[in-house]
Amino acid sequence: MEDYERNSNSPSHEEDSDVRKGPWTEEEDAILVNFVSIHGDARWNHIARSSGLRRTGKSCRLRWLNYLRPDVRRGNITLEEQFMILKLHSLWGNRWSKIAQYLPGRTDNEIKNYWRTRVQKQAKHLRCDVNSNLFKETMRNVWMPRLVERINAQSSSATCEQVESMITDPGQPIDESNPVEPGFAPHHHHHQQQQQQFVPVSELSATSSNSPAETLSDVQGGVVNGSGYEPVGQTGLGEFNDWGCVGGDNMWTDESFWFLQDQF
DNA sequence: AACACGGTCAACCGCCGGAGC
DNA sequence: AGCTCCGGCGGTTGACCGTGT
Repeated sequence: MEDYERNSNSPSHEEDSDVRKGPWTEEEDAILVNFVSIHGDARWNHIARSSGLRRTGKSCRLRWLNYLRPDVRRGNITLEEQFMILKLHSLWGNRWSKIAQYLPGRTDNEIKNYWRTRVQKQAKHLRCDVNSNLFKETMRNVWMPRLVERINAQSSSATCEQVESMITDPGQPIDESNPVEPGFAPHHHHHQQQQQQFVPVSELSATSSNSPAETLSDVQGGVVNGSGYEPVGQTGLGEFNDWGCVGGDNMWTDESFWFLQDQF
């Protein structure tokens, strides 16, 4: 904000006072796209210097990754993507870039924004902390199964299979020593709206599952706990009354439940 | 019409770790 | 070993826009 000019971590080149900040212009975008097409998307400081853009390398990198990259996907987060975000966040927490690797074309920034503006809003509405076990369980036990139902309701059988493979879950965090190898290749030079390709969660880790596979039918008829889905009645609020108690108060008022139904 | 408010999202920041010298 | 540079990450900010009063 205020003291942009002198960052003690940065070398104090005399051009520092000349560095541009703020929104990018179309002209800057065009210059950056041109340079990246020639030099590749690495060596950002070199690109920033030699392109004549009065931007930092970091700023160039961010602009490219979040906006100019040809395979960046725009538009609303789909139900399937919502499911993936909830699922992967339950595994990894705020590892946005890692989560983004499994949502082709989506950026870590976009997922982070989605989480903060949509998911945290739900927590706020329920007056519980987004990082609380209560909220996490609510996501797993209520919202994710609901999402699957909605995905099924709107989908072809092929997509149902996709969803089923999505929730075939190792139940374990990814081995940090095992670099992520998303099962898709970037779709360069195809402007968005390519067929969405999800990476089955079963492929997330080479060190696979200790827990039983979770199938779509499991989800439809049950709730997830730490070790798998448990059967639960599907008919209504009354069935949920063991899930959302804070200090003896059941957070699942009719109002909040239907509010959430509308949101997801 | 003007203002307040809340949601969204692009772009920034500081921090950290790896590479190279 | 220690330093510098750079890229990547997660957290935060603020401009913008739509909606309500």
